[in-house]
Amino acid sequence: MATIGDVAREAGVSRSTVSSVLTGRKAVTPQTKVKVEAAIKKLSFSVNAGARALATSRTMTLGVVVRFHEAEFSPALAAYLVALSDAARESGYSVLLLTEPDGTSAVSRAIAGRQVDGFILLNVVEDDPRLEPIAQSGHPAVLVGMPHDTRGVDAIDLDFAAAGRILVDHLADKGHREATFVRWPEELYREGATYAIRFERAALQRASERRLELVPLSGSVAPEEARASLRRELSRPGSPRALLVHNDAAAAMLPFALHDLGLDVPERCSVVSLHSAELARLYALPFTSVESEPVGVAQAAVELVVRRIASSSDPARSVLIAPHLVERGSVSSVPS
Amino acid sequence: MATIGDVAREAGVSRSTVSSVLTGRKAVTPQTKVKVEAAIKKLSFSVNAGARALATSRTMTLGVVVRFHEAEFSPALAAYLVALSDAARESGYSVLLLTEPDGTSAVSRAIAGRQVDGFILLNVVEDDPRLEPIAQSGHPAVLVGMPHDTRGVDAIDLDFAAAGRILVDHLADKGHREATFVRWPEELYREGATYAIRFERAALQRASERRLELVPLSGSVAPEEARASLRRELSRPGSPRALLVHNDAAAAMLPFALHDLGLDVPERCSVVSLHSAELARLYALPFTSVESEPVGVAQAAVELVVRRIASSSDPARSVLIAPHLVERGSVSSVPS
DNA sequence: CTGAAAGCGCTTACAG
DNA sequence: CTGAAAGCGCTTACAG
Repeated sequence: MATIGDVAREAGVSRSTVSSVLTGRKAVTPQTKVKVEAAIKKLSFSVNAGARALATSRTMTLGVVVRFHEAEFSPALAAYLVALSDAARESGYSVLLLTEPDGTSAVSRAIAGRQVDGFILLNVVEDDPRLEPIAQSGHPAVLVGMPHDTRGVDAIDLDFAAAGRILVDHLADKGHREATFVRWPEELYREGATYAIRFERAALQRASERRLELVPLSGSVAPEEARASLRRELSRPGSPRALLVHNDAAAAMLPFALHDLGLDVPERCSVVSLHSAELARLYALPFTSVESEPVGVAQAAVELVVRRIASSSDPARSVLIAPHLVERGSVSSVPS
Repeated sequence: MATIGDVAREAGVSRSTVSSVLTGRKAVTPQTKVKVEAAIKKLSFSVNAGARALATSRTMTLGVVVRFHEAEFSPALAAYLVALSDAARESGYSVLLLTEPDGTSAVSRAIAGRQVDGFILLNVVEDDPRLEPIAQSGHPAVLVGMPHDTRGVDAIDLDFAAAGRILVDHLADKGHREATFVRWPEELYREGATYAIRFERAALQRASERRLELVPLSGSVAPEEARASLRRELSRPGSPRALLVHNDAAAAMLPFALHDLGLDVPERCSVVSLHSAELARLYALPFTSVESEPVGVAQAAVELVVRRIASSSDPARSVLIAPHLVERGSVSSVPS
């Protein structure tokens, strides 16, 4: 493989001059620029990313820190990873995948080895331990997820609170007065899954404002259990004729449960749901819903961390992506 | 951050000596080794991966080339990515995610920038264009997928042919004489999806040997369509009472379709299926099946490419992972 | 505008 | 066993 020296020789200039046209940071005469570019093409030269990184202290690589959680590991992850990598590339960055079960040590090692310029932390929870090495080293990073205390780190997420309000409003607007709130498993809230907590709080508050009674049902993330539990609830005498679902497993199994009981949507049962876009696609979920926005979130996340790398002194930002309702006619109008 | 020079000064030795204890490639007196290690710990020194890469021409990074295909993009991808990254780390490698839609240029750019020591090509098809820059540059690589012509590159995959035979045998052993073969969409075979082709060929051949008549049904990958098409087929008068499924969308929707028609499994309809492990988990698929082996495949893939990096002259290997049947009682015995 | 020199943080022959 | 020197392939002040 050709080096910058080969190009310099071929073009009859110095290595610094070649470097100048490469980086574009220094003025170069049009003539010499042409010569250099010809040499580059002739030798099909390409700059050695590692060498450049050593010289500039910039790896042009982002570390994406995956937090694997059995209860959440969903089809959504791949969509985020691909979207992040695509967005990073657009900005000239590569993506290093960090999947170590101990996310803290994954971050620490990447910092120690100076492998990345910044981090994208996926699936951030309250008091996420991965924040520790980040906050300590002051390394550029962005959280995907919105904990109460971001510790001065940029953060981004879908606006789950707004999503909760939108879905509650939709039920209330159609005249519903009560609904079963199908939640994630209790442990997920305890573990601080920020999206679950934010959604729940906003939904409950808005529901009380709109006089919609929400009956909580803690769901499972095991498909079979989710299905059984939905079936139990739906066949319970006096159970609400509407469902507000925030639980991917339940959303996926709900069509089965409804089927089991012969409940037509929306005639006999109304449904609104918040779930991952990928889930909706895979299962062809027929519910009026708010869906995750992997591409929008990924692009904004990359933007934030790239900006942070450029200027570490900017004040930290917390960005919420506005959710939007996908109307699929799964809510009936209740005559008042 | 401390450098090797800082450590050398702290320990009162030369940088070469520090390097020797770091790499372990040269003998060092126990005493000096202790001194150096103390200094390393005191300064919490860690070697700069980029600098080492420049000096050794080894990046210790693997490029994972994702081929995004609308029809196949499934929950399976994340499982492979995580498993690959985990396996790589075990071997001391990091993983760079390459998601460029044009996989060829992704590979070329990673080679040009000398960003990786080797590649793992996911979801390889017949005449995969990504093979071109690999074959040309002689870069270490492993194909996940088994094209006819691997062009001298190592390859690994689940043994889809064996899987086809296992499933056909299972039906035949239970006395079935005919079954609907739910296939992938036609285009997938045309595009050279090697797993689809290998499965089909072996299943057809074994079926003819076992006198099991297979009635092909080309499935869709759109869930709604898959469901409708299954319903049509199952309600067609005289349609077989057994299904051999190789199509993730169809496998996912099959429980719905069976439900729609009130067909109990295995009493009124027998089912065997080959699908991704992740799909089975997400949908709690209740079918006797052969499932993909993301962890096994990923580990073997990393092993192969790491071996190849170490010794480029070894003859190329094609490794098939033996599939195994997960019995879930979805096949009835037919009295002969 | 161009180039010689130094430096980024390592490793690796090569002497001693 | 240890160290001085050269080198990996770049970039970046600094002179000119």
